[in-house]
Amino acid sequence: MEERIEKIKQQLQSQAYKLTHQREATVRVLLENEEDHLSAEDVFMLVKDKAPEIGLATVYRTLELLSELHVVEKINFGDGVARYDLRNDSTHHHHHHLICVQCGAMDEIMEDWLGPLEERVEEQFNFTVVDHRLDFQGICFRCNGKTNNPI
Amino acid sequence: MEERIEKIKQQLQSQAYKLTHQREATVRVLLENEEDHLSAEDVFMLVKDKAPEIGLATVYRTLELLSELHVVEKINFGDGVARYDLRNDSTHHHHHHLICVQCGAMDEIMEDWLGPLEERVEEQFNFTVVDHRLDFQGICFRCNGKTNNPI
DNA sequence: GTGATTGCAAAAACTTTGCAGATTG
DNA sequence: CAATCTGCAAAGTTTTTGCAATCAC
Repeated sequence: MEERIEKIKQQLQSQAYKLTHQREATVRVLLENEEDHLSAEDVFMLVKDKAPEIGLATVYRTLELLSELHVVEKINFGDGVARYDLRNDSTHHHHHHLICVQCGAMDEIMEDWLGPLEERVEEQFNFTVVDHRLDFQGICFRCNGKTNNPI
Repeated sequence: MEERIEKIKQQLQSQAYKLTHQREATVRVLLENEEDHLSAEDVFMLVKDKAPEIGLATVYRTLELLSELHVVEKINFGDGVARYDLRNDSTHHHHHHLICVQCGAMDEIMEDWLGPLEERVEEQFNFTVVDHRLDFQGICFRCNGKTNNPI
């Protein structure tokens, strides 16, 4: 935990970015809520516990910066809000999403199934993959359990 | 072309939705620009040629409706604008995207590579897939051609 | 006819920007 | 110190909503 913060700090400093209280607090919130997909507003509310003076604009600016540094990934589920995921750089590419169209739940597949497809993209299209994203929409196991659902 | 319009008309009518001039014009625009990923604003501008009196709000409402009927798919490339793709229901699931992080180009893979993965999702997670989305981000063949790119 | 649908304008939701003052290295 | 960074408030974007008038069936 502390070592991950240290690493991100160094990443910032190596690019001559300053390490402000607000930035550190934001990074800590992201680390503490790694499994979630926080919106800027979510992050804002959580950061306020650690740095009550912070403004929403700063949160946006920090998330944008972390995104440029590839510390977080900005993702979008189509609900009109950007969400920010910490990049797990040990695996680099991480998980996929199962989004339930019935109850709105979002589960994750914590594996990367796309290795073979990435190779195929590189060969077939001469496209150098940097990142990917895979979401499935459908009916989750909970809703499937409740009733037979003829979409 | 006309037959596809006919089909969508029936789809609307079967759910007791009325077939207004504006809705038909919107559907025509979507059919005529099937390869593009139009935003609501794009659609609005194009529809105005056919139905000058239309308002932007109606375009949004129509696209939302078509989305519910699974006639179009609402997608989001993370640029803050929702885009709408006609669903090609012969294949049901259609294409994937190659988004170039260098030049911003967006190419498409006009095949569906996810059949096997969908089966896996259904079995392993008891998740009934209705739709999916797969995007790759990276360096496209054009940018790859110009220079060796160490991301 | 009657309920669904529309256009308009106003509001909402999310994000970005300008600027003076505070802070970091 | 100098340049970066922040908070605030204001502005920008995109999308949604309220409502009276209109339209499709």
